[in-house]
Amino acid sequence: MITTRLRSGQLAEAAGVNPQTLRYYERRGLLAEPERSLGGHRLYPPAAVTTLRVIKAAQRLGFTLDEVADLLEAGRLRRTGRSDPGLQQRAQAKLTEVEARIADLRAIRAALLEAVESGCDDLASCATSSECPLPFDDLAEEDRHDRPCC
Amino acid sequence: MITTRLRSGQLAEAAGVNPQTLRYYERRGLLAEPERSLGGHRLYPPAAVTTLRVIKAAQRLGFTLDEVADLLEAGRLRRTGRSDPGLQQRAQAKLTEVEARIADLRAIRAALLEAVESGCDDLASCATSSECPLPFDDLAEEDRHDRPCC
DNA sequence: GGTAAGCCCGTACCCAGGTACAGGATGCAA
DNA sequence: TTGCATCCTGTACCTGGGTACGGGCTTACC
Repeated sequence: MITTRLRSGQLAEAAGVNPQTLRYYERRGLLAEPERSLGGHRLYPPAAVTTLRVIKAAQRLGFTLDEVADLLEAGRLRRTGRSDPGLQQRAQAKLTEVEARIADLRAIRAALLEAVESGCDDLASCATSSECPLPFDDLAEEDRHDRPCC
Repeated sequence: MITTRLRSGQLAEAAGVNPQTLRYYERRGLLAEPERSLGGHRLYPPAAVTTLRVIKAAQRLGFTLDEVADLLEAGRLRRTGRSDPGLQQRAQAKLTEVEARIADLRAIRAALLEAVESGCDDLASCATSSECPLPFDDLAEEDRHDRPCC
């Protein structure tokens, strides 16, 4: 079993993050406190690269750092045999959120398209027109296809 | 012509924002400096409610406050006859951004779905499996449909 | 064993987009 | 005209996700 260890700079480099970010994640409970050299330098196992990629991926999945910390903790609990609602439910919840966000963006896209296609060129004037397609009150409620305004 | 004026609290109430936010927007150049009473209290024209709704809508359209300030300024220039790249081009640019973000979220949704359906229950373990469906490296590059892992 | 690169720690700072507070002045109704 | 709600100003603080700085110690290589 190879037990190479990475110094913080190497890990940061390998994972494509700022070295300071490692300490930050450690403080936030996202990254376990690693071994230390006799002189006090952090020595990370290579698996830490994976952990960092997981963190970055989870962030892209829309989880906040606190949520990611929870998810990682949940994984640890699960591996040690304790039960936990786990990733399943959280992923499901996040999925709902993501889908809402997509619907949101679709409405926004529709509004922008409408603004572009109808030649709307001034938000402030547009907003005062009763025929304005931009749903100022309830953007992202639902796609709407009214007539161009402005 | 009715020239009712709104006091800041009334405007904030009508627009559904914090009164402090009005001053903040004024500082940021989003809200024109309103008339003042003799005693120095702000007196807003009713149209300010619309402006605020425009600001909020534009934020939901994905514009930052600086961009919104630009858009409103562009509208003012246009109304006073000066030419300006205007809303058109910016909306088009923002449209491209929004579409990219939607594609992003779709990939994220696919990954979450996969995580839920495949019974993946531990991000950290999952990431070390070569069959993991979660695209840790390039999440949001493109939808991918590999086999479940974990 | 010298020297430079790298790392340690605590602390401060950055960005957006606000929100809160203190201490005083104003507005309005009874 | 009194009393209280509202508003004024400047300044400080907040969340989230980091990033930078300074002074000093460690590690690695020649």
